[in-house]
Amino acid sequence: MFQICQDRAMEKKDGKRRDKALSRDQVISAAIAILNESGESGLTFRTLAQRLATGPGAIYNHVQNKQDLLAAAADVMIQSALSVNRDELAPGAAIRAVALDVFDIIDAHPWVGMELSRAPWQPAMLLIFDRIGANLQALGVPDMAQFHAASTVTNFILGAAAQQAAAIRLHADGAQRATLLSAAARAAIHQDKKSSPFLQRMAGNLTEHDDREQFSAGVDLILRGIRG
Amino acid sequence: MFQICQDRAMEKKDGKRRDKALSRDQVISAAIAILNESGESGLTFRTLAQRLATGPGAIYNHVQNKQDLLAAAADVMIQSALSVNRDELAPGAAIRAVALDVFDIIDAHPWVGMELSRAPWQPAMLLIFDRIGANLQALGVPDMAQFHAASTVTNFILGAAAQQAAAIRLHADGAQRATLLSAAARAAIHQDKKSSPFLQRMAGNLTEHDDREQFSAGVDLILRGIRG
DNA sequence: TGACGGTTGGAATGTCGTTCCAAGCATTGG
DNA sequence: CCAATGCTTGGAACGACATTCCAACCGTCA
Repeated sequence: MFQICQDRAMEKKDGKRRDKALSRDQVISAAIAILNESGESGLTFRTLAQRLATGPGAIYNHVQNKQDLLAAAADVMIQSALSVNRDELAPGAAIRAVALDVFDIIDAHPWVGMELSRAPWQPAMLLIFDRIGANLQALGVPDMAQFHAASTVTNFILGAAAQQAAAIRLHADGAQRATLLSAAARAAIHQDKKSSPFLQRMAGNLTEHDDREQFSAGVDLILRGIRG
Repeated sequence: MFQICQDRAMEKKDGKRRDKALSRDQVISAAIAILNESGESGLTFRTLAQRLATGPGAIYNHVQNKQDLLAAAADVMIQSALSVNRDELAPGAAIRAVALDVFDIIDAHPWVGMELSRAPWQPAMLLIFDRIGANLQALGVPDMAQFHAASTVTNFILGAAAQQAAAIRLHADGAQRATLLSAAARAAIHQDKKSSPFLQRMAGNLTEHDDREQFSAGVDLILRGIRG
């Protein structure tokens, strides 16, 4: 299991060179620490080098480029989120649990959601897809329908991830975010009142809804469609 | 209606200054043209200035920053995609038509999908949300359930948009993309064979499936869940 | 006609990802 | 025990980018 090291890397001896060799895991772990503390804008090859007490060039010996680094970091987070054993649950409940595990880690660390939606082909996404699919089999969904069903749930999770990550990035405070969303809706409504009747009726829900509950309801809705 | 101008902006007289004033619409239109030709990486304040026959600084008089520009560009594209009248359709078919309209324009212009998932609070997203919701009302969905249902469909569209945009960006050629996806799946499978049984069973579907059909099936699945 | 507010657009700034390469260490062969 | 080789280090340099700055310029209105 990958262990995220929270403590700062070894201090550089005031001499010339690093005392111990760098490793890919150390680089990724330090990157995750920075991302969790300062968000995606805080992660720079310079800040990362500073935390690792080295220079920017050294990092490229263990990581291909920044995209590779971000993908690996997101993969670690998703794997950790899905490491909870859900085998004792019924298939439907297991799917909901997996989805909520992903939601929760993105809620806590928005950069994971941004990274997932930026590069959905990475192993993290495949892992989610596989977990969903395995439980669909247990749910008794016909073989042919399993692929469509798994894709649908995965796409929904991905969209919610992008939505949630973007919303949190706007404002950490929940109340302010709700205000912002409703303000955006109100602006759209005001722009031409006739062409957005649904937004007007939903103005209250837009300001007061709970994101996690909404997400859970969405999963249930799709599950109902899958069960036919 | 916003008209995308395909032709190049007026050539700068070899004298000193632009002959006619710039406008916000001209800037956005030129940005869309560049994005459609060269993708997101092709849009730079320098390339944009060159096409408009001006300097980078002048653009900032009509646009706040690059995010503002991208949001406005995506908004134009989505509005154009949803301008087709779907009133004659039954509510369920109308929802599917709206979703497929969005899918098609992202399929043709991947940068729209990237931008939507990067900033889902922008007017474009609200427009989609509103169109979906209006048809839910016509579908006879109870008031309370409409919000959850509309959010679910919108999140699914957003996730599929990110997925599709990323896939197309990998390789314009469809066959190569399928190869890449299956290669990624195969790599994940190979990494630990026991923990990805679903991916193994779905290997065939991963390589051969049609994205648009898969998307349409997902919408139908969710619609079935909504109808209860 | 003269002054003024807003527009223009070329230059400059600061930050970033990435590359380069001289200097160091470890490992291997003699 | 030593020298040669190959990989790692990390500071400096490069090129591209978004954004800011400001002097020259224009139309407008007094």
